Amino acid sequence: MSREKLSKIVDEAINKAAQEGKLPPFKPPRISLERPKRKEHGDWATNIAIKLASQLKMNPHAVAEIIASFVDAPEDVLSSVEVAGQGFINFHLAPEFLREILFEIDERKEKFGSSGLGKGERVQIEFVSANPVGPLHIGHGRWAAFGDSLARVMEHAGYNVEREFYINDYGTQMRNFGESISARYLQLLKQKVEWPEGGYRGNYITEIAKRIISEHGESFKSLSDQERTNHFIEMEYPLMLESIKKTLDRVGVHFNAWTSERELYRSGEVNETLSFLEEKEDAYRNEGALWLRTSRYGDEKDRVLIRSNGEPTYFASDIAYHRNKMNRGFDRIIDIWGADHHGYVARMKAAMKAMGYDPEKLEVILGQLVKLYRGGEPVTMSKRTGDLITLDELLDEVGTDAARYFFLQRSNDSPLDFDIEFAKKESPENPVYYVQYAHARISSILRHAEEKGTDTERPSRREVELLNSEPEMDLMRKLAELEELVEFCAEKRAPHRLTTYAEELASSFHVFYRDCRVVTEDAPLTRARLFLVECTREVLRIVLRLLGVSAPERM
RNA sequence: GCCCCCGUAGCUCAAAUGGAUAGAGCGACUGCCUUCUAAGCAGUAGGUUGCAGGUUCGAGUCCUGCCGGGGGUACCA
Repeated sequence: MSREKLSKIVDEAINKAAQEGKLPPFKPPRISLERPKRKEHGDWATNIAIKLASQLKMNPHAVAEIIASFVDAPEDVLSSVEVAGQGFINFHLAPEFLREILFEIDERKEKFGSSGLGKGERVQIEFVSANPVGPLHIGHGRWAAFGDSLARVMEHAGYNVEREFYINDYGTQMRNFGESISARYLQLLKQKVEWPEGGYRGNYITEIAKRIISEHGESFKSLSDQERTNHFIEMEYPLMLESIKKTLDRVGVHFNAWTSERELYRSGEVNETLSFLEEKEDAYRNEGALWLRTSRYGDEKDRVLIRSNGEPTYFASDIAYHRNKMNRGFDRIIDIWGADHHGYVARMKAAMKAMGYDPEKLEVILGQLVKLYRGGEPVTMSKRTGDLITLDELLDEVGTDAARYFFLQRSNDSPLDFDIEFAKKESPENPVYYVQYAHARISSILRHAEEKGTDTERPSRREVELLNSEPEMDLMRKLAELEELVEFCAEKRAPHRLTTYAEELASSFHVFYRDCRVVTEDAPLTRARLFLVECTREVLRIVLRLLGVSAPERM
């Protein structure tokens, strides 16, 4: 029973009651249905009677009784309709109806829970987008996990999703990168150098410099600083990008498209964009710089596009980038940024308007930052300190499954405290194992059945009726929630809710496992329970897949 | 100063257009393995949802003010 169908039934009940004069005339209200927290309140509940009562100046309980008496649904769908509390109407689904979910799962397999909500809308999600000037750190890991799971859940909800990584391979950070390598290179060759302003002090820079010396010796020493820096940038950033890709591979994140900032310059798109803005007089010169009139479009002040020294800002190429994305025909583009870019949102939306695009098509999801601790002591994530905890190191310590699950447990606008020691120590207790264990247990049951040569025929509908105990019904109810959950996670951009569901489903299974032996001498019951268990495994697999976590056969 | 996010059990966090008795995990304590995996199950303890008002039949959720933490407020990215 979907929310939609049930709300139609309630709507009909209200109209019929009104037609027969049991309710005075009223303005038709919006019917809301919710999943009650408490089991005894049924599978669905509506507060419509309470809402109507104040309009009708009637007792809510009485209104509820009238509406409930007009609810017309087959008994094998709704087993009971009750009035409770201050006037809630509670609906209990019939066991026959709940059992149908098993046949649906069996038929749709890995597509179960998917829906047409997204209507094939083309959505692009851009995330991680790290500067290729150093290894990915823990914060990137959080956005990689979040962005990828959001993409997966939106795909399951019927959106056509593309994942994109924007490579910031142009400008200040790249120069800092090259200058840092150059400085380390000269230092290793015993030359005194002034440390570059904004240089990266991370150990990986020293490693790169050492490798350059071992491969090329002192051959770059004689170059001018400028030449050497440029040379090192060109040599090293592609390698850094490769290593970033490898790390993303380890967390199971695969991008469909990689767009390069320098390519936007090379192709002339940045210039085209700026000319376009100048022509429509949204850009103007002042104090030697080129400004965008963002204040005209809702930003608090105007922003610089080209500095007085002639260099474009990051903002300039970012506008060109968003124009590029919009021209690729997406219905919606989602940018996932760290919360430290919050001040940038109004600016980018203003730029969208200036470019003539609907700013509503750009959705920015801000993620609170990850704070890193080691044994209770804060660890800075600055690339400059050299005390850098990389995503690779984290993956080495806690594993991919635990890392992804951990990152996804919290809502994106809640800051994440990540204690390395704690994650390491507690990893065997991590809820991810609880969920995976349910999957492994099911696999074990199925192996056991196979070894015993048990008949694994699909049960008939009559045999499935043997599934009628409390734990069995609860488990089926949980299975039936998946589609609704997927739609919720997709619409609210809240993949973290998948983890809660996964744990609830695992819990329902573990309870079932304790109370109901699957493989027994009773052939029909065994067939029915094996069916239930296989369906549960299918749904666990789907959820784990959406989370990007593996579903082990054994643990 | 102004803008955004957060404040829920000892700890880390959930909680659907505002709903009925605010939930998990970890940690603590008590039981349960001759039977498909005990990485499990059942139970106990733990709360004035930061504070004060307001709206509502009804507030963790919405509004106002305050307190505390974080972030932003660049011709950085």
